[in-house]
Amino acid sequence: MNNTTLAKELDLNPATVLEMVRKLAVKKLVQILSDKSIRLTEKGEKKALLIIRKHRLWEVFLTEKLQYNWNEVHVLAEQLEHIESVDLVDRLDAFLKFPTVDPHGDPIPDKNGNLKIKTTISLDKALIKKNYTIVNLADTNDIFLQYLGELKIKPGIKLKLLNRNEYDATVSVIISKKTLQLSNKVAKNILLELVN
Amino acid sequence: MNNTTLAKELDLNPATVLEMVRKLAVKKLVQILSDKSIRLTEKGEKKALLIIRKHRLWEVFLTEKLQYNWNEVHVLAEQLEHIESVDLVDRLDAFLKFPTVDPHGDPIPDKNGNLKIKTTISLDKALIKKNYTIVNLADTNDIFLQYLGELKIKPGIKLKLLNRNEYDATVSVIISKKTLQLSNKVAKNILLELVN
DNA sequence: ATTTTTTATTTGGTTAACCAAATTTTTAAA
DNA sequence: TTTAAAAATTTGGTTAACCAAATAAAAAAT
Repeated sequence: MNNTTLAKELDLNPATVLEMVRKLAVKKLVQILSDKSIRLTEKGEKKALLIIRKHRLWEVFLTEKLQYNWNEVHVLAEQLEHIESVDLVDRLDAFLKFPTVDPHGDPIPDKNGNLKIKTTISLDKALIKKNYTIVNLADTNDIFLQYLGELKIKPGIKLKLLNRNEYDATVSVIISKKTLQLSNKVAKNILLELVN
Repeated sequence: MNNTTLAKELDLNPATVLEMVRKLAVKKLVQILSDKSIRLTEKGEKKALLIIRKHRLWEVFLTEKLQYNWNEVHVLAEQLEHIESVDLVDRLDAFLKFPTVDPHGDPIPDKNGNLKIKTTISLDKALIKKNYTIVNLADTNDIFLQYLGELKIKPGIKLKLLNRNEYDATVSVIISKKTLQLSNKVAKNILLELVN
């Protein structure tokens, strides 16, 4: 990761980013390598993971308890993740019955900042006639998520891949007993786990 | 309310408070009267009430859903009240089944910022042999709240006043079939509502 | 190996939120 | 009504988070 890219991503001036990165370096949260690229230290990574934990737990709360749509929760969770209290997060975790993934299917780090990543295949590369569970979505684009919402496609849902069109790589899948056609673009962004 | 008092309450320099108050005046949230005292405008009052609403709803959430003790929730709720989303608050309200009071017994304003205040009597002035419900506690001191916690005294609990000692105004009350002696100081801070 | 382009860094600002100390105004007391 | 005390205000700072423009350094292209 380099300064300019970061600046663009955060929509900040590179001078600002440089200043910030230096402060983070003083706090030993990031390391500035000899080629001037930036990376998290172990300490920084852990802190980041604990913030991700908060974020994702609040997302679960918002969807499961407050009936939010999974594509609406990100902005709110960005606010909630700033709440400073380890204890609160752990209680929230317990209240939500220790969920392992957020509403998008992304794994939730545990209280030590460890997260277990599932090995997934995207639907466009999945095997014909096999059963899968949707575990995640690779694109967070709103229109995409909304489209999936209409089709009732979300993490946790099971599907079977029927066939893949030779010409345009459109896939046919069975989801809750109905057959659906999904474009290759969509299929690429649906991540699956094989059902044993 | 005057500047110096406010400054002490907020633990800020009077110069800072003056600056802030002026900014709030520009936003028409406070009014600076001719004698230089400060008061909320209607707009300011409504905004304040909506923040109180958030604060108290989060307090209910923390105690009822995350099993926090009612004397631990204030600090956390102060953080949570900064979350900016009217919709979120309304959903939280619904999720909590539209509570009317917070864990301390203070009323929760509705979504328009209206709150209905109960007329209460403090236990030290209550009538002998009458049945009351505890609706609120006038002191937020930690030791006081902890003491009450040990005695299982909290808003919602019913009690009957048996008698008041002539000498030191200690009161005898029955709470869940047990007789308790409470000092005048304590009695003064327990607010009651007559049970019809 | 130069030149061009991209990236990093420095420099000199701004604004918001704060403060301490000095000064002015108001209020209360003598 | 003059004086003492308290409160309000002004003045001149600081720090943190930002920026734009200039310069330096590194990488890529010729």
